[in-house]
Amino acid sequence: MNVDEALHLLKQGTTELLPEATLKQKLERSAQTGKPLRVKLGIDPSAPHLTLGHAVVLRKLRQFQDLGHTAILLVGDFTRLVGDPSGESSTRPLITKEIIEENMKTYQEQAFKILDPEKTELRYNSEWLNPLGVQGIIQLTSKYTVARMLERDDFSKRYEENSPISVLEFLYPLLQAYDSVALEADLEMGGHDQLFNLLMGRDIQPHYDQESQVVLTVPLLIGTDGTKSMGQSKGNYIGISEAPEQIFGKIMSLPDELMQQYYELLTNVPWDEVKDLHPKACKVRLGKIMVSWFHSEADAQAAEDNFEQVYARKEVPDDMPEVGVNLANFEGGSIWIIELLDQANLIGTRSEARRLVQQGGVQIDGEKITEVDFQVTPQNGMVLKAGKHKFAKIKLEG
RNA sequence: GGUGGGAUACCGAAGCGGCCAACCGGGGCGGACUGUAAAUCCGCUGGCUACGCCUACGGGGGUUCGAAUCCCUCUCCCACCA
Repeated sequence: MNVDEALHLLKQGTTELLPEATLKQKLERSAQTGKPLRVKLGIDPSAPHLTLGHAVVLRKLRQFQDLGHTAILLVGDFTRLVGDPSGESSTRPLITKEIIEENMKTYQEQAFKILDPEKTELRYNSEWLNPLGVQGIIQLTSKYTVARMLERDDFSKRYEENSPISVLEFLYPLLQAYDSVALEADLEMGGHDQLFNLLMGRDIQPHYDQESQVVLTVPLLIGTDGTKSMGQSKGNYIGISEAPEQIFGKIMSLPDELMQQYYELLTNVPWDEVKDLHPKACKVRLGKIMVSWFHSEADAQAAEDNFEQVYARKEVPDDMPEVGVNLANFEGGSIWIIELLDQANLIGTRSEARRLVQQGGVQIDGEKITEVDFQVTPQNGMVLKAGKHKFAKIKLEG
């Protein structure tokens, strides 16, 4: 593949690639010298899952690897320890080093479902930020102005809205920029919300006698709620290490309108090929592609079958948790329906269970129960259903 | 340092002495519908040993027959001025 073809490929599915000419130069130089480009991607180790949102960038990173370049997965362990309050929320909970390390273990595993481990460099920014010291940080802060800081969209917005911005938040992008210095990054990529931070790296590097990195951003994947970008703190994510049925189910529950974006950002299937399918079929296909990607084709098929069985045909799943019931503990050999639901762990609170019963969401062996005071005479193998998809099977004991 | 504003349930946001377990929106849950766990429509949404009881409107104290609502104080936050 020649440089122009590579450039064309790399540019696909990006929202920004700046400056393109510089990337071309870098690619050319790399081709001549045989020295791979260093491509940086920072990840926040605060939550244990990588999501489909990450998968979008990771795919892009993989393309660089396939062209022979080096991927640098940068873990912001230092910056995270300091606590990054960036975004809407003011203060993020502090987490410990142990948790970060724990998370990282699973991150690596997950990331390598997409990346080539051979061409990946895993780094922690505490490596250079710790020794940097106050002096180093002060020096760093002298290289950027408050006015430029306020250019950042979410800063200016929050400033106007009178919501707080801590000084720490100004520091955060600077430290991130310094990471690029330490890593001698040729290019840094990220979600589109990272644009400002990435550009700051460009500005800072020359102060340390380095060539500026190229900046590449990809669109933010919309989460399962259909409105906000996918993120773990927002609870609207699909994790790439989730169980096959989970991934499949979550895909199926995405709003139909999201399909185009998901196909374009996460698959090699052209949208034209699937856009005329029935919306359900379109989603099923996507769901299977995703499960196959992170698990296997067999898992994908199984997930689909399970879905059809439980949700489409509303049948009882093959396996479900069992509840042990000891009749000796109950007078007259019967048990209050609310009590039973509670024991089966199908509900959060008993008030919730009452509502569920009143609203017709509880069934025993397919019979709808509507009386809150209903007394059940348990039998072995009785199937209890609470809500749309929570089941339990009764097992007599004693 | 000064002045003013604010803190309400999972989130956002009303209420400003009894009609408040607290309007409304989001979220969540349930039901109906559907070749989707999509969309749409309807309902529910503090807990409990449940026609009653308990806990709740930043923390503590007070006024009152009665407070989320009034007073005092503490904590935290925001803005403006310096």
